[in-house]
Amino acid sequence: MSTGTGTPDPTRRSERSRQAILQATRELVSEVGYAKLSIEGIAARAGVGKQTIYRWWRSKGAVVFDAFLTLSQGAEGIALPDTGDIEADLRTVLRATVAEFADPAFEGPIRALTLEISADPELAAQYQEKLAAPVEEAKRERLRAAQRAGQVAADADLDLALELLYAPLFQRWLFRSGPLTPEYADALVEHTLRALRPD
Amino acid sequence: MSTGTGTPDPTRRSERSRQAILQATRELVSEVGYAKLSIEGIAARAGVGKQTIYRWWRSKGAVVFDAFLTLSQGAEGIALPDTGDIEADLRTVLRATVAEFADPAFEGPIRALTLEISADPELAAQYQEKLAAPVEEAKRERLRAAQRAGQVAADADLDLALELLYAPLFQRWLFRSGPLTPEYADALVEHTLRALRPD
Amino acid sequence: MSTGTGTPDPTRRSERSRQAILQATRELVSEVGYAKLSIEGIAARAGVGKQTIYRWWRSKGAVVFDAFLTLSQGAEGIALPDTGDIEADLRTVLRATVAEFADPAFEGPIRALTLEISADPELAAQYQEKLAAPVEEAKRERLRAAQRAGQVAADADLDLALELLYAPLFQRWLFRSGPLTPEYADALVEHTLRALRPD
Amino acid sequence: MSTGTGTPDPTRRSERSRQAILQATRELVSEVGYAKLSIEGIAARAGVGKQTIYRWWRSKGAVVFDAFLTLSQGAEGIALPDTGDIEADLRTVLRATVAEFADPAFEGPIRALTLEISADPELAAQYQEKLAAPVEEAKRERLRAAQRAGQVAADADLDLALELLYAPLFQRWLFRSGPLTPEYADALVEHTLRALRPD
DNA sequence: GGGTAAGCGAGACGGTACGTCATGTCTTGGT
DNA sequence: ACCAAGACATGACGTACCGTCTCGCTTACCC
Repeated sequence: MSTGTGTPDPTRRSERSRQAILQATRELVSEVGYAKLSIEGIAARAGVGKQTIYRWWRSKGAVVFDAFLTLSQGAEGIALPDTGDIEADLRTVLRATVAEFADPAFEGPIRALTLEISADPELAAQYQEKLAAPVEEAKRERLRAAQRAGQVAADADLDLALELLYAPLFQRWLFRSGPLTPEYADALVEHTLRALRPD
Repeated sequence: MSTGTGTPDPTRRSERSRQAILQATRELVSEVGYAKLSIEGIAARAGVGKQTIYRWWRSKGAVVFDAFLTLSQGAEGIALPDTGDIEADLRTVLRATVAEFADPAFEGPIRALTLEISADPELAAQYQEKLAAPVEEAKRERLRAAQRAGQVAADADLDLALELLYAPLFQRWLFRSGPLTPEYADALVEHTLRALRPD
Repeated sequence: MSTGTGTPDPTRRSERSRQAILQATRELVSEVGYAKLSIEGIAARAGVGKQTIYRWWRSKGAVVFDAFLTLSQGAEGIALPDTGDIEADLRTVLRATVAEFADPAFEGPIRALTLEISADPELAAQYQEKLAAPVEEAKRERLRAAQRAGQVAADADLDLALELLYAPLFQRWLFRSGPLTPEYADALVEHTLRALRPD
Repeated sequence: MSTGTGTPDPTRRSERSRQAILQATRELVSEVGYAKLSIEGIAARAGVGKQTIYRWWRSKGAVVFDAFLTLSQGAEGIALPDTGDIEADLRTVLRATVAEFADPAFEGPIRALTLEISADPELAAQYQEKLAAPVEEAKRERLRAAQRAGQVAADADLDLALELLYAPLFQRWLFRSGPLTPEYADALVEHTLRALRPD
C-alpha cells in the first residue's frame, strides 16, 4: 500500500543507473568544473533520464556529494600511525594531507564538495556523519594515546586540538592565501603540540 | 575613432546607476540568497539595463564582491585595543569576531562573499589586498607589541599565529561544525598564546 | 508457451478494470477536457496499472472512443417518428438534435470524439459501423416511407439528403459559426425537402 | 515607459525570426503531421529560441494557424466567376473545391487548421474574420447576382445556402465518410439551387 | 551651440538548463 | 496469466537567465 508521500521505493531502484550517474558526475566535475556541471549533462552522459536523478536526489549538490562520498567510503576502522612519537606521527599525517591538497586532481572535486557542504546544512550533517566522523575519531584516538604517554596534557580539548592542526591548512587551501609546504605542516604540528604540552 | 577594445570610458560612468546596482545586489542577496541571485534580477531591481552591469563587471561574483566591499570600505588605519595584556586584548577581539559571525544578518552576505572568493582567484587577490590586508596588519601589529613586551616569543611566525587564532573559528562557522561561543574564543586565545610563549 | 505475438487473451480480461477505466475516462474528459486527458491520469483515477490500458487499447483516442461508445450502445433497432407528415417529423427530429448539441454537458465528450474520429481513420470506421450506421439507417428508412407516400422524389439520393439535413447543423456546432435554434432546424428541413420534392 | 503588462513591443519584433518560424512550422506540419509537431521542433528548425515563439504566440495552435493564414493572405477582393449561368458557375467553383480537398498536400495542413479552430474559439473568430469572411462574401455576392437575375428566390437565406453547398462537402472530407467527386459537387449544386428556386 | 559619440533604459534575440509531466516499455510481487 | 504499482529512458513542456545585440534617449565634450 502506498504511503501517498511520493517517496520512491528504494527496493526498485536500478543500481545500474545509480552507478552510471555517480560515475558521470565524477567525470564531469573533473572535466568542466562544478560551476558548469548540470543535471542535464549528467543524465546525458550517464544515459539516464533526468527524472531518475530527480527521483533519488534533492539537488545537484546532493548528487555531487554522493558521487564523492561513495568514492571514499569503506574507510572504516582507519587508524593513524603510532610509533610512540606523537610529533613525528602527526608530521607524517599532516604532510600527507598537505600533499593531498596540492594534488590538482583533487582540486575540482574537493572544492565542489566544500561549496556544497557550506551551502547546505543537511549535506553538511551527512558529510560529518559519514565521512568526517570516522577520520576524526582516528585522529582523536592517536591523541588520546599521546595523552596516556604523557606527551599531551591529560585535560586537553582534543576537538580543539584537531582544529588547530587542520583549520589553518584548510583555510590556506580554500583561499589560496599561502603556500602549502611540508615545512608548513611541521610548523602546525609543532605549535599545536606546544599548546597542548602538559605543564 | 574607437579603439575597438570595447573598454568603457570610466569618466562617463553613471554613479547613480552604480550605486543602484550595488544597493539592489545587497538587498537581493539578503532576500533570496546568493544562489538565486541573478543579473537579470539585479538590473530589474536597480532600474538599470543589463548591459550596464555587463559593461562594468566581469561576473555576478564581481558585482556581489563590490557590493560588500564598498560597504566595508573606509576601514583604513584601524588598530586593535592595546591594554598591555595581550591575552585580554585578544579575548576582546576574538569574542567580537565570534559575535559578528553569530549575527544572522551577516550570514548571507558573508557566505556569498566566501564562496565567490574561493571560486575566483582574481577576486581573492582583490579581497586580500583591499579588505583583509589592513585588518591583518593591525592584528600583526598588536602581536608585535606583545613580542616587544616579552609576552610572545620574539621569533614567532605571526602569520601562522593569526591562522591559529582565526582559522578554527572560521571553519566552525563555514561548516557549522561546532558552537561559536565566547568560551571558544577564549580557548583559542589561550592555546595560541601558549604555542607562542617565549621559552 | 507463449506465441510471442503479445496478443492478450480476452477471456482473462478483468471486466472490473475495464469498467473503471471507461468510467474514469468519461469523468476526466468532462473535468479537464480532452486535450489535458492523459493515460497516466486515467490509470490513477481508475486505480489501474498503466499497462492494463496499453494492453487493451491502441491509443488514448481508442479509450475515449470506447468510453463514449459504450455509453450510447444498446441503441439498436431505433426508429424515427412517423406521423405521415415528413416535414413535421423531420422538424421534430432536427429540433431534438439541435437541443442535444446545445447541451453544454455534451460539448466536451462529443468534441473529443469528433477530433478522435477525424484524426484516426480506423476509429472513424468503427464509429461509422457501430454508432452512426444504425441511426442513419433509421433516418433513411423514414425518408423511404416519405418516398412511398410521394412526399419525396422516388429517385432522390437519400444519403445526400441526410447530409443536407445534418452537415450544416454539425458544421455550425463544430466551428461555432452560427446560432443553433429551432428555427434553424426548421429552415434546414424546409430547404432540404424542397430540394427533394417530386417534380 | 513600460506598461508593466509584459506585452512585448511589436516594433522590436524580428521579421526574420517570424518568417523562419512560420516557414519551419509549415514544413514540419507537412513532414511529421500536426500531432507530432512541437514548439521545440519548430524552434530548432527555425534556428530560433523557444522564448521567441512563446513571446509572440499563445500556443502551438496559434503558430500553426498563423503559418497557414499568412500563406493564404492577400486574398482580398476576390470574385467568383459570373457567366450569367449560376448553376454552371457554382459547379465550377464546387468542383474546384472538391479538387482542392482531394489534394494530399492540403490534407495535413488543413486538418491541423481545422482541429485548431474547432478547439479554440479565439482562433475560430480570427479565422472567420481574416480568412473565411472575404471568401464567403464573394460567394454571397455571386448568389445576390443570381437573385437579381431571377435564378434564385429574392428572399432566400444566402448564409444557409452557402451551408447547404459546402457543409456536406466539408463533412465528407473531415470524416472520410464518402467519395469527393465532381459528380458529388454537381449534385450539391443541383439540390441547393432547387431548394432556393423562386416559386 | 551644434554635432557626435559615449553611456544609458529597455528589451528582443539565440541559447542552455531548469524542474515537471506524460509517453510507452519493463520488472516485481501479489492473486 | 493478468493485474496494480511504479521505475525507467525519452522527449516536450513552459520558465528563468545567460550574455549579446539593437533601439531611441540623454548627456557630455569638441570643434
